[in-house]
Amino acid sequence: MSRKKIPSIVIPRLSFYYRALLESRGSDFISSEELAKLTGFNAAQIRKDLTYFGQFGIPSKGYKIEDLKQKILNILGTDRKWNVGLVGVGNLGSALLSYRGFAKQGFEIISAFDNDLRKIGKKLEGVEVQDISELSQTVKEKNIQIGIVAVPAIAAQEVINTLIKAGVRAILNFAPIRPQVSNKVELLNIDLSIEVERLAFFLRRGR
Amino acid sequence: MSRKKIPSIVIPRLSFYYRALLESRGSDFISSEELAKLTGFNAAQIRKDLTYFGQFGIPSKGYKIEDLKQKILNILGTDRKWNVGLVGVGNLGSALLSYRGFAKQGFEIISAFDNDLRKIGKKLEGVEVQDISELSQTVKEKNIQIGIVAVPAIAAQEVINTLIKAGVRAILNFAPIRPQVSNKVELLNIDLSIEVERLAFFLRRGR
DNA sequence: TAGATTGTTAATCGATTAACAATC
DNA sequence: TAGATTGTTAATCGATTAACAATC
Repeated sequence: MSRKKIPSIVIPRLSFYYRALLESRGSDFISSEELAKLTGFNAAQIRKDLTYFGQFGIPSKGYKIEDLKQKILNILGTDRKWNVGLVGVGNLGSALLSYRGFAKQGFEIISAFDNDLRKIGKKLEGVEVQDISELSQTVKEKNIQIGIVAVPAIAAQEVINTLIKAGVRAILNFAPIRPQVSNKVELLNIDLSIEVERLAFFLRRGR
Repeated sequence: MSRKKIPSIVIPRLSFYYRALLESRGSDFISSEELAKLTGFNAAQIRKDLTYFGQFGIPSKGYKIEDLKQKILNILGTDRKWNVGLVGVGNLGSALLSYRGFAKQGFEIISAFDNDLRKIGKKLEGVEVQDISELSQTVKEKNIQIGIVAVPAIAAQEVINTLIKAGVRAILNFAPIRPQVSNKVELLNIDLSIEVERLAFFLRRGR
């Protein structure tokens, strides 16, 4: 699509643009200025972000809302289904299993794994918990493309290695470590400890 | 402490430095170069980050590990306890209630709220679920400083308004919206939808 | 003292935004 | 055509990093 490197910070902004578009009815077109008002981002930034992926706008009119929505869906890859595997069915894992938000965007958790014998074989949200030793084979058989890691810190790196070896190229990691992965793999860390420490810093300062 | 404005990106890096320090034994001192190796950050950046808060190092020796750990704990505000209130005791909320990581860092969830009559009055992880109508009063009575919001998107802004009105100055929001708050309040959004869309983007491109 | 490493300045890099010619 | 808004260039801003004098 484009030759210039796309800064990765652009991607979440596209998601926000899309959300704003969902709520903007009443007109067929929207200008970068209007979208800026709705999202809080700068209008020039919005135009620039979009041109990384093509020329979607019409001078003097703006962007056709329906078209732009489709374009963004397509860019983000949320116009199709993705197979997700969940590793670790503790409290957090169970919450993620039942999180409707994933399925709504086409991310379907089709397999779940744990090493706790009391959990293996149980069915949660229609997904049977498998022994973690079956991870590698199942990933291949079911064409799992995204891994969600919700295991304790101590086990996370090994789980991630196994996922990658089995062919997973995108991982959402909730364990509070920074796993080592090759740059062929997209790894996103959601680290609650780090976030609450940010809050504490602010509270300590803010008075 | 310092007059220059501290870029907020520095704060999570401090958390990572601290984690690395926890694991570095064998010597009393550590150089910025060694810490850089351990964390993957640049040594100059580490030194610069630290000098926002003071001059902790000794030329030719490095940083005294124990001292630096204490300093960072103090800067982050994790050397003390914080009272946390959780709003929304669904799957995610329950997972957060039982997440040991919070308590380990001094963040204690002392109250939980929901509007579901079937949940109100129940005890989870030693915390009784209260009616959300009691939120405001309980926040004041128990001196709740941090709010965690794990309610559906539709309810989030109102819950956040109530928290702020009652005196909460730091909020961790899991609802997939960007709430409007005054700049007196620190708001961190953890938005799973946005994150999985980042993964999908990568998968779509990466081949 | 000589050697090592800090704290800090200055250069570099990359992202944001203002400005405007091109275009509908 | 005149007016509006895009796409894009150039200026600005802020964060990262290399370099080095100061210091133990």
